[in-house]
Amino acid sequence: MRHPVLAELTAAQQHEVLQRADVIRLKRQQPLFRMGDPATHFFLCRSGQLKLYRITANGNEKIIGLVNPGSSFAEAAAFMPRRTYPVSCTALRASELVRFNTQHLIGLLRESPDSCIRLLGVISGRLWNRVADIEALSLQNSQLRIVNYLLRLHREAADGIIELPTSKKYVASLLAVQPETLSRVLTRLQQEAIVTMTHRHLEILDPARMSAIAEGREPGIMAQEGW
Amino acid sequence: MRHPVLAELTAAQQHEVLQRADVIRLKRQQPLFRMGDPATHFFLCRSGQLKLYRITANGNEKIIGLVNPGSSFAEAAAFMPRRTYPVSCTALRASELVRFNTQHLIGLLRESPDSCIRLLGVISGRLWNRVADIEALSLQNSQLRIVNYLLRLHREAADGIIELPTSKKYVASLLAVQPETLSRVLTRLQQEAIVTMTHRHLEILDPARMSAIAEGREPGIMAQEGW
DNA sequence: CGACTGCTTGACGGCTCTCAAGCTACGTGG
DNA sequence: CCACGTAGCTTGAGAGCCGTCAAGCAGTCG
Repeated sequence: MRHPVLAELTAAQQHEVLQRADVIRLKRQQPLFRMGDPATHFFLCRSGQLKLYRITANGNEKIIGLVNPGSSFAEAAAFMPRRTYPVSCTALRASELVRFNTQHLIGLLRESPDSCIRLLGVISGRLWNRVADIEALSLQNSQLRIVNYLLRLHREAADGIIELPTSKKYVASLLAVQPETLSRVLTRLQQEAIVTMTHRHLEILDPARMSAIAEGREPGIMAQEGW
Repeated sequence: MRHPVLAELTAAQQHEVLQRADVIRLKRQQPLFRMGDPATHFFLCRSGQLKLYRITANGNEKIIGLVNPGSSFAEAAAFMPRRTYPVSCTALRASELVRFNTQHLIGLLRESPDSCIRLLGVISGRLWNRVADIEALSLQNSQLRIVNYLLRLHREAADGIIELPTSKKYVASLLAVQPETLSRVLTRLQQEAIVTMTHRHLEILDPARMSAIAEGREPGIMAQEGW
């Protein structure tokens, strides 16, 4: 029971939660829920990968977030204005999920203030991330968003080797750029010997220059001869 | 005590909260807190207006939200990863606020699960709004963001008359466009006899056409002769 | 009256999207 | 084993949205 909220429950409560929970298996590209659906459950990802996204009438898609093993998602949906999911969710790979009933969760929260406060922490953290996303979309161009994203992956990786979490097509959607634009920036970063790349495998050769670009100390690499 | 969270407290608790709360007065352009400051308090706006915003090193500013009388803000800051404010806050007009201690709030929440769940509702609603903002920034061009914003004001106004909540400069920042771009779209909407405008005063003459543009049923008004 | 802020309008340029073609990797079936 | 289709990715050409820079006007406050 690694979930930060459920961890606060008593042993008896945890047992009851697990009894009510069930396991869901999704194939690649199989949808789990769509934006607007009644928020009856929240989930914990045990394996695979999912995307949380919004999609327009003409098929344009923006990935709001990726879900990887060990992460829970959609806890906040139960408290949304109309108790519906604010995004759609589809499996990017074959995935195994644990499914929890939201009404049951709310009942437990009434009896466990500590869990409730934990959940506030989880959701507030999500809110913080979304605000950071808004800042990036509003104040940074595509090149900066990409560079900052790679730097974040770099920090989280610790060993200096970056593995893109999903295909470049979806990474592009996460960063709100077209796949072509992502491709061009990555080739340019290689031409400048700032990174090397083979498939989803990235390595930052020149972190100093990378940070200089991210912080605006360097003019940026696309504004040169012929671009 | 109109605050949705505090309303759930017992009379004795409310009395204690009010005793601990104090009133803050801000002049125009006076900052309340900056992003990264320790989140010691949250607030209720009684009069005036404030902006919640992020700002870059070179002075570029994105308004995340406006605070108007009757609204509370920064409740979630106490639960943020590092217990710091995720945005900066400055008064746009002379304002009067009630200031509450966050640690005190957390103590009360431990004793009032209903308040805690109410607060989850408030913060989840904010999260929903931020996700909607991300979608707008990622999937809509500036004209669509402006038109949708006006339509939202139109729906909320009910009497068909729109009053921009703040100066066009700040409305532009809220919509993540430059003031010049906002101005051009608004003049074009007037040329097409879709709206009339005098200062911050707007009226939608042709709601049908406005909605048609918003939903992509009409090609948009900037893509014509000479633009 | 003068300074200042908010707003508008014009000219220009560039970032990034769109459209299109081609390439590689991979899996399927003959 | 090879032919083939598909999906992901790259590369190029072109266009357009929108940001930047600049000038000018209007309203406000001293």
